[in-house]
Amino acid sequence: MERNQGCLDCPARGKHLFCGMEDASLTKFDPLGTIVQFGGGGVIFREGDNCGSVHVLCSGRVKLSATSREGRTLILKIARAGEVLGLSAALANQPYEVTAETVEPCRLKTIRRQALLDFLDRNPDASMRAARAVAQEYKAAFAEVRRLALPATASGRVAGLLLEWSREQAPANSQSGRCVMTLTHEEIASMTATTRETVTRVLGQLRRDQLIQIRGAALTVLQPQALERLAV
Amino acid sequence: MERNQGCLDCPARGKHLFCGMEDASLTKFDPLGTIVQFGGGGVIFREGDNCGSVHVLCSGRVKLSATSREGRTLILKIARAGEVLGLSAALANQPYEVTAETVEPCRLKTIRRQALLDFLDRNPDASMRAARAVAQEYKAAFAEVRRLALPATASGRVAGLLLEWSREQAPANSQSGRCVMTLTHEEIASMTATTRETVTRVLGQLRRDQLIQIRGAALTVLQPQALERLAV
DNA sequence: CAAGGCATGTGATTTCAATCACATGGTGCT
DNA sequence: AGCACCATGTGATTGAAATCACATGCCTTG
Repeated sequence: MERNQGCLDCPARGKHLFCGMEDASLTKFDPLGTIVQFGGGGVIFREGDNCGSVHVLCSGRVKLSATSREGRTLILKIARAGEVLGLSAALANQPYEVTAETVEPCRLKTIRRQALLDFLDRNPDASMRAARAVAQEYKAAFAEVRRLALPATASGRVAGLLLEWSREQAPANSQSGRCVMTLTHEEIASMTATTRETVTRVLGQLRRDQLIQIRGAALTVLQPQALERLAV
Repeated sequence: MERNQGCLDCPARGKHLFCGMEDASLTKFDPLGTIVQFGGGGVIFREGDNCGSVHVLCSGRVKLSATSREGRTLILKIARAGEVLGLSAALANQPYEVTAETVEPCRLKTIRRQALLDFLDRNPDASMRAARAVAQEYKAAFAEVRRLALPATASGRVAGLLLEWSREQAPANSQSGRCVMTLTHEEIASMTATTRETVTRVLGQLRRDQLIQIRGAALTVLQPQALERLAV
């Protein structure tokens, strides 16, 4: 069991927008809330729940999804360390918009909504960071709308998703379009508003056309331009 | 030509999130930027443009849209007075995500990005309001994703849009599902990821099935529950 | 190793909506 | 009034992808 380190000496501190606030603010932030550990597959909160708390994701990945009554599921994104889950719901004073579910063991700092709002009120640089963090979320949500609504075909939506992955996982060498597919075809379908079978077929086709290469979970985008043409 | 009134005595001041800041902050906010008048059909900024300024919409309506290279257009929403256009792009320090185009004569207060950021840094209550405003935008963008991606059919997406209109235009008496359709079928198609013809057919079908009533631009939702079943 | 469960691959069929093509209807202009 | 222009309505055809159905392959676990 690791030591319950504080925010000030968090190794990821500088890497994340909200967590990177000034020492003075972070010192006041640190004692707020409680650290919670989750295993894989745990539900942090559900869509429609009253937003009682926000959750700073310290480590691990979390799946954000929404479900229709008919059982269709839309996966919005996989959140990573440094994201503040439920922040926008807390600020807008609305129920959670999505369901948050851990996909692997995670560490979270959970803070009561009102405690966070009070903290933000008193710490201007933190509230600016909160605003910036929500703006980032907005940008991502908007990119999602675009990816879903603009391409005319299912292949286009899948291609767009693959491009996004290869871009966000691209290290310094922006050439190699290598990335890791951690999701099943079923889950990819939920991110592209299509079905599992169609994802299988589209990936197969892209592979046959030499636009991508798949070896196990390793995916390499061979021809980004061609994918972009598909994704429009 | 109307008097160039300030923010402090703006009649809409209390009605909008960002504009409703404290007197002290608003007094400092007022002299920033310049008031600009637009006719209908003017372009305030374009998708991909560098975000040099943000624009507070004082009056009028503005269409926010994104276009693919192929020419497909997605209308995200019609912004109303009180919204701050480009705020999230300014905070995230990114190019504008959308194109903003007036649909009727509009009055805007245009402020240089850096001037706004400086102002927010110095006025905590304003930055909290900015954060809340972006959170609202986020919520709307998310609802958009949901409306576009969850319904399995085009009818579902259109039904979802009609429901949203009837809800947001509903006055105190939440019963009457009356609202005004200011958009053409073409534009509705751009908001629901479908085509003009399909919108015409879907609206016709809904009317024949007595789920809605259309008289000119006046639309009445007769059976909200039935629409929700469609929209899922 | 056997066996069950889950992920993936693939064919056949059906359904939905895009597309193309044209008719109708209203509005504004001159 | 007459014409042009745009929005709307509607049929016919086509194409893409959902759906259904089943085979294969892989990993876990008793």
